[in-house]
Amino acid sequence: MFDLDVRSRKPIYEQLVDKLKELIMNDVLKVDEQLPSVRTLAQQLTINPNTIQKAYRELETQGYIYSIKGKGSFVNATVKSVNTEKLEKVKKELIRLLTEAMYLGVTSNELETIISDIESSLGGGSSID
Amino acid sequence: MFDLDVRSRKPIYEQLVDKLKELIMNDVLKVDEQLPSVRTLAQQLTINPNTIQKAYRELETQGYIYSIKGKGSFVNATVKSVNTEKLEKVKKELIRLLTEAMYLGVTSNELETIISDIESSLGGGSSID
DNA sequence: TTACTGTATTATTATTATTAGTACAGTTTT
DNA sequence: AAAACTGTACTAATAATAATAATACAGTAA
Repeated sequence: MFDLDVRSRKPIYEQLVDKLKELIMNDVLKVDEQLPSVRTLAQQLTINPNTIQKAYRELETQGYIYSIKGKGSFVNATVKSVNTEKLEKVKKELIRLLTEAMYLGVTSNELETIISDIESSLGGGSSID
Repeated sequence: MFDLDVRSRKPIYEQLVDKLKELIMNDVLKVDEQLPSVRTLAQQLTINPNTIQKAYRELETQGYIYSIKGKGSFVNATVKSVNTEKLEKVKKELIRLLTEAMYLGVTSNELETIISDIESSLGGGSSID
């Protein structure tokens, strides 16, 4: 279910955050559905429970899930209010354009620079950097 | 001339690589023009010369510059063969689309995931990761 | 009570970018 | 020839941080 790259520059917990967001947004994990417990998921992925907890905490901060001590962590309903349809269109267009750009020689580093520029110009609130 | 972010996840030397590529591609640094020496630039940016050297070595590996011991480092002509006009158009379109995507809630992490996906599907030869 | 949940804390390990210092080789200028 | 530049190479130390390890505590459910 999760394919993590331990040697990526992106920390494992952030990869987890991204992956879980994706699962939530694609309704693989449905609203109010319980996520695997920190210990269970840690065992499945053979990584430390603290790393899972860090990801869950981040997801909760960003409003994607809510956690109840003793019960578990669950998918939050509020985030689903985003216009997912339009978002999907943009994503597809984005993939097309990114592909073209990279064929033209734009490197991923340059793209990340562009992204971080845009991010800071937007106020930079949503990233966890 | 250079604005480096020492607390970025992206290492300083990679930021330098990106910045210098940009200057080369935009003809701010022209073909066969000499780049500042590793020691000079290090002093200007108040960072270690080794960091500059690492960036220069990377740029040389990627064919953007060539270095001659005792003389200096210079902009390579070969990389300028790219269709810069079309590239600029794509970049502008990209910025517009990326901005829209991030307004819709796509995080930079998600974008980087998309990029790395595309990168590996293209064969992934150009990145320095 | 037992066995789950989330949460918190401290210490340790591992990785990696960066710095620091030094040395050597080649070029240019005086 | 000498001085002052260039790039290059190498080792060691430092700093930052992700991840692990090991507990402990608190709430829930069987």
